[in-house]
Amino acid sequence: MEIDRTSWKLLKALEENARLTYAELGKLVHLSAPAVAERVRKLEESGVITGYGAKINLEKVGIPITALVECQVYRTKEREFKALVLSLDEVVSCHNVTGPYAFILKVAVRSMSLLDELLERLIDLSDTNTMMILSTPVDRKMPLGIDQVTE
Amino acid sequence: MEIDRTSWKLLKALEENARLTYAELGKLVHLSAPAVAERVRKLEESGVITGYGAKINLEKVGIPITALVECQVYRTKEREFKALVLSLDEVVSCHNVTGPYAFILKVAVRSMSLLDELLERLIDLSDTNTMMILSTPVDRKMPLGIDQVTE
DNA sequence: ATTGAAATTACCGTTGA
DNA sequence: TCAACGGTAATTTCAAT
Repeated sequence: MEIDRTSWKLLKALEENARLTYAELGKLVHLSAPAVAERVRKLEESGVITGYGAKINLEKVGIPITALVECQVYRTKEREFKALVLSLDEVVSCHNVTGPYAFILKVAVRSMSLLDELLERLIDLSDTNTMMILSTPVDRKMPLGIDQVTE
Repeated sequence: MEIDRTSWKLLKALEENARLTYAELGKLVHLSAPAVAERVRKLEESGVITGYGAKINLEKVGIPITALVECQVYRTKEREFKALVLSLDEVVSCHNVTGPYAFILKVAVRSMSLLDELLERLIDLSDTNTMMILSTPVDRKMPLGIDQVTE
């Protein structure tokens, strides 16, 4: 789909705050509310916008510990590993990447002992390297550059 | 804040789809729409829900390449590195972690040549290890377990 | 611009500390 | 007895057309 500067602005605004009304979005891009609604509808239909989600503060719900776990999966255990990862509630994200560590997980847990349990299950199928997340200075879903627009 | 099973269900539902109406949420948890609205309002006020955002498909907007970059920052360049990372549009997330690679970035770019440019800037301030993301089997914001509830 | 739906507000009843 | 929570109904606002 064709993304011009206006749609890019709409995407950035909606990524930051999905509760903006069409009228408010219209003021941002100098368009009428129905015109904005039509653009947003097209972005949704074409799969550019795949949904809307609440942003949750995990610390505030009693899940203060997040870690990145690099997993070098044993050659014969790939299938089993994938199934395990998909079944684990604590796994927040899983990236399959190039390089010796084929999988990078982000996990979120209530306590260190639960992290320990989790790692023991992963260690059966892979060599792991765990990095505790101390802080997250940046966490967006989209690069910011307006120059990235295809036009 | 106190999160019971009902609020946990609301959080999971809203994380997946923030456009659910209070009436629909109410059916999920067997509560009336205003009762749900009141719970959600409290979750927002207490900072459990920090906002609502559109989910964007980066491939569809012409940004098909994402990578994880581990950065072992030179001791004297930490401040400079942080400033650089905050200034880079292509950086989608930045985690400060334990271990020799103090920072793990996720970057999203339009082309390999832009990734190359980006890495060159990072390399001035750190030793980097880049892993291209091939696929992302899991990408949530919240662990799924209802058992994680504090009650 | 008009209609329909959803959010919001106000008000009341129940329960449990 | 009162504080917290949920229900109902009326009003307002927003989105769909």
